[in-house]
Amino acid sequence: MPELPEVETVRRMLAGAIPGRRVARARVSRKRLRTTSLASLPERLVGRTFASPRRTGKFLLLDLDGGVTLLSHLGMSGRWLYWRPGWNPDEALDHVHLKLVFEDCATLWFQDVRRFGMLRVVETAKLGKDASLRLLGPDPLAVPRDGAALRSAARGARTSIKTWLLDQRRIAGLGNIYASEVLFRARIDPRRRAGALAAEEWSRVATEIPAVLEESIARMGTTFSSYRTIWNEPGQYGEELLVYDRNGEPCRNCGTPVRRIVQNGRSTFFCPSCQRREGSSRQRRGARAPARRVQRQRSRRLSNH
DNA sequence: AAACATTCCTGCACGC
DNA sequence: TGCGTGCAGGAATGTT
Repeated sequence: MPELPEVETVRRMLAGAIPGRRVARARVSRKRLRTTSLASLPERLVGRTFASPRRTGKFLLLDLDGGVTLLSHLGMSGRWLYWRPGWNPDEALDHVHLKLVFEDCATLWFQDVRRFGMLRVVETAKLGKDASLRLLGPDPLAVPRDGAALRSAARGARTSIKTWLLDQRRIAGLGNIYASEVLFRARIDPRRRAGALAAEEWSRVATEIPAVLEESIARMGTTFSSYRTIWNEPGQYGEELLVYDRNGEPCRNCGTPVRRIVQNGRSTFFCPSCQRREGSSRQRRGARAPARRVQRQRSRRLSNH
């Protein structure tokens, strides 16, 4: 489940492994990853030396000398795995799409069972214009805690706050797990319209976003099924999840059964008791929408589930 | 065996 | 009526 904490964990580990290492040999699979063919990767990578890896949202930017960057996205099931003494995963590794052997025989594998991931070599100087990166929003670890920026970005948005948080053009890095976790901790009903949150609610969201992500990074991310670190270890944050994948289990705060709903075709988990608007008077005063529009909104929402 | 962590594309509906 | 934008839904794929 590579979301920001998992990608950041991989980035930090790669930062301790690949900088200064020069690619001696490269092999690719014949399969395509998402849309791109991998055929040209070996000739563009062999002979080059890795610098420090960077991350933008859920994308990994593996810079090499000579002005090129190996851009990668883990999709649903992508993994970067790194050789260590006494461990040679070659014999056990299916679905490897890129294998890089360095001059000192250290080895780096990109494995992706479902092939929703992405690998592409681009010129470092042109990264800013890359179609995948160009539209990405700010990094959630750097979002100001007052929530003002998020609030103005969401002005007028009619989609739900949960769906809004998943939009990588708004904030780049939250995925399905952490969107649910953030909203639980901020005590916000995931079905609320994004454009309708109050300033103080945005502030709670903006505070919880980096808090959850940092806590997860500290535990090497969440392994829901297939994510592994470069040393093939699972992440430990799954034990800390408050609502995700806990349908029917008691809320860790109040004991009410956690609910699962589907928004935009994706599961959302929340506590119906902890995550609701407190104080209906203010809410009523704020509701200015014409009756007709409210009606339409309601019927659309009902048809969703 | 229904559900799934990801992004991208299509087409609809709304509003100007 | 036409056009731009926002949003929902589906596709891609293999595993559990």
